[in-house]
Parts: sequence; structure tokens; C-alpha cells
Amino acid sequence: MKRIKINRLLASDTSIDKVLVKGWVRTKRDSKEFSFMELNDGSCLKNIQIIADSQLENYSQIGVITTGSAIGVEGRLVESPGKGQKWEIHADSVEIINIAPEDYPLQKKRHSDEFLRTIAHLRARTNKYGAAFRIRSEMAFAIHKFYNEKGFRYLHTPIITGSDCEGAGEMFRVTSLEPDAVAKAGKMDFNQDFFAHEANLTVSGQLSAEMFALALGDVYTFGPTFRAENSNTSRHVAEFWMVEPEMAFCDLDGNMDHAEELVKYLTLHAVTNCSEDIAVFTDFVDKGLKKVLDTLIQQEYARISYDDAIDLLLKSKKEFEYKVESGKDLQSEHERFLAEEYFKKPVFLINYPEKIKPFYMRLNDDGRTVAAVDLLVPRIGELIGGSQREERLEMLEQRMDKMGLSKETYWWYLDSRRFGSVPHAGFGMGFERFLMLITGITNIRDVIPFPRTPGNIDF
RNA sequence: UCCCCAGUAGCUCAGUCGGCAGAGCAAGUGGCUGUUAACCACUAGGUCCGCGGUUCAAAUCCGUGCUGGGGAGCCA
Repeated sequence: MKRIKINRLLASDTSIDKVLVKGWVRTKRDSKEFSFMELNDGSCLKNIQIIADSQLENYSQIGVITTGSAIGVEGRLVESPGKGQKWEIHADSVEIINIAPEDYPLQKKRHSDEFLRTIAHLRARTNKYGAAFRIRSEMAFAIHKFYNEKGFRYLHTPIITGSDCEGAGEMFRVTSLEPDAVAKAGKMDFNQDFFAHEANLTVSGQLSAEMFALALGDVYTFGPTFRAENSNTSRHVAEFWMVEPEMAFCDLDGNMDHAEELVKYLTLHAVTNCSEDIAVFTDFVDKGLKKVLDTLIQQEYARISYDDAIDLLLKSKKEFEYKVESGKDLQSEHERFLAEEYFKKPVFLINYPEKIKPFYMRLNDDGRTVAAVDLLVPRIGELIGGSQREERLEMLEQRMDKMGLSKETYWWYLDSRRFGSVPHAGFGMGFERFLMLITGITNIRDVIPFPRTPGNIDF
């Protein structure tokens, strides 16, 4: 007999004479005549209640079943006379697949996130993390669905790159050289290395994506990204996933329109398709989340220039720990003030001083700012960072010279501005940060299965 | 990397002025019940994060290291 998943059973309209379910026991309540078990198979948040009565052949064995044990149950799906569930299964037979010993760490009580992080291999078996990772899966699918519907091409950019500098933080070195040999030589001899060149893990697929946007029109990447920054915060991990659309014939406004459409689409998809799992977070994790989600979906996001934002911050009379200063990057507290207190919704910040932004961003007509865009959201800060790209060869070369970047290294990038260059734009959205936003989870380590952070690569 | 806070039973935490190590939950045993974070009784459970110091006496005070959390920087 083929097993049926619990989410399908719970959605049943009628009782069913014979069903087979398999899963893990979340909790069990015994008496002499009955045993009630809550069975969860990960297909949905809810458990199905199993009633095993003393008539069962192996009823004596039922007694040894513990929280965390794996069992298979064949029986009848019937309406439950008890409160709290519509359906339950009256077991005809119970197969014990594996008994979890008494030292099973997950109890039928609330655990702290810190403790669950130490047992990351088991935490998906809890309601909260099960819900979080089902939502993560559904959101990954929704990203592909969104882009497929819009006619974007999905691009696989390299994980290993040879670019010395992509302008986005410290990189993880990739090498096949033996550490002993390197120590003996006193340096890394790249000529002897696998690629005969310095190699790193990617910090962004953007430059590659630009090449393909100028060929396929609209493309996006969605994959892992690596940053070797020694940053220890609730918003940073060394390995994370990023969505990076890149659009030909698109300017900064089009870029923002697209970003807003993406965030709205994904949030709406989560609310409609993961309502049960989302409810875990609106009900238990963050009482204000419902409002956040409504705002994300319904409100028009604010758009403001860097200069206006500085003015606004200066006029706010708000006491900041760090002084607001034109020409400098905004501090976290400034970003939070804008998104959380002033606008109370996502806000696009555009046209930053060229001095504090990377070489590839398009220089504005004022000659002082570039067509950069950050999307700031309440509680997270920067969710999206992007720009209209500099498509004019001379301007690009000037900016690279100014920043001391080697034009030889980027010869292929510059080529794209030589042959049929067109205005184009794109951005990167941190997938984990988006998940934090829609779940109210406050630590990024809790929205990725096995987080990598400085000094921690367990699991 | 910097600043702040914390570390006591499997988990969550209390522990007063330095004076015998505690509770709830979980676990084990027994009882009871169409139960549902079931309930009742009993039992067991400790390197008080490690190391060093002060003291007649340290979970408690001091130093140091480790681990975790919050914040900052960097960014997504």
C-alpha cells in the first residue's frame, strides 16, 4: 500500500477506509485502553492524531514509542469526536520503524532558538523551523515562477571566479595547492595552482549576469554567494543565497519598479500559499508581522534620493548616536529611522555619492552621484542593493581609473560596452533577509538550514 | 574586529549580604482518563562554562580564557 502524506489527508472531504501514513511521533498520551499519538511527516504544520487501541496485535509494543520515534500506521481516516482536529486515524496496525531513545533532545515544549541552533540537524522537526523551511522552499519556487512568468531567463553564473575584485568584501580563496607546499615556498604561486590564476568563491553573479542581459535581454541568477567578512551580526552569514535580476534597456526607475513588483509578488505568494505556516509567525513569533505583510503587499514603497534623505534626517530632530553627514554612508540607525519610523514601509534610497559606491554604477548628470538604489525595509535594513549600470565606455573607464582598477582584468566587461552597449540595470536581493522579513525571524542563522558564520561550520 | 550582556540539572530559569544546590518542564516508575503543551504520585538527575586568585568559607568577589546573545562596522 502506498503511503499518503498528512497534508492531503487533513484536506480530505470524506472519511477513508484504508490509509497508510508514515512519520515521526511528536507526542503521545497513553492509557490502558488507548494510546493517542500526534504524527507529523513534514508535509505540513499540523499533526494527525492516531488512536491505537488495546485490540491491536502489537499493543504492548506501542508503549515503547517515544517522542521522536518513526512509525507507520495503517488504518481508517474518520471524523474525530474530540476537540482540536477534524480528522484522526484509527489504527489497524502500527509499524515501529525506529524508536528514539530517551535522550532525544526535542521535547514537546518551547525551546530557545539558541539551543535549537546547537542541534541544527534536528531543529527542522519543530513547528517553527519546519514552517520556516517549508516557506523557504516555497519562496525559492516562487522566485522561479515570477521570473518565468515575466519571460526572464535563469542564468547559472560561476561559483568559482577569477576576478580579483568584485568590490563586495573579502573573498574565500579557492586553491588546489597543498598548504605544506605553500608554507615551504613562503607564498602562493598561482602559476602552479589549478587555474594558473588566483581564484575565489563568488561574491556576486552580477558582472556575468550583465553579459547575458546584453544577450538574452532579461536574466536572473539565484544561487549561493560567499563573503569572508568577519562580521558577526544577526543579518550576516558567510554563505547565503541571492537573487540577482539584470535587465537590458532598463533604467533606475525600471529597476525600482521591478524590485517592488518582486517583493510584492513573493510576499503575496507566501501569504496565499503558505498561510498555515505563516500563521505560526504572525501568531507566535511576531505579533506585528501581519501588519508588516499587509504593508509589503498593499503600500506603494517610498522613493527618495540620498540628498533628500540626508536633509530629512538632519531635520528629524532625532538624537542619533552617529552624526548624519552628507557624503558619507548612512548608519544602521539612520536607515532604521527612515524605514521604521519615518516612512513606516519599504523605502528606496537612490542617487548616492559616487565616492561611496562601486565602479560599475552609472554616473548621474550631476557628475557627483551615481544611479544606485538600496531598498531599506523595517527591522532588516538593506534588503536590496543595485543600480543602473554605467553603459558608456568612456565614463566606465574613467571611473575605473579613478578607483585604480585594472582595465586589463576587466577586458571582457569593457568589451560589452564596446559592442552594442545599452542602458541596463539590476540588483541583488538577499534571499535569507527576505525570509527574515516575511517571517519575523530576527536572526539570519535561523532561516538557512546550516548557517556558516565566522568560527562555525558545524553540520 | 570593537562595545555591552550572559553561561547553574536534558531544556527554561531562580539562587537575597559570600555561609548545606533549587523550581517548572522533560526523563524513569506506578496510577488514571476520548486524550490533545493531558492529569496525579513517586524516583533519579549537578565539573554551578574552563583555569588561576582572594577568603575560615565562592554559583556568588577579582583576573583570564572559551562559548553564546545583543549592538557597531561591512554588506545582501
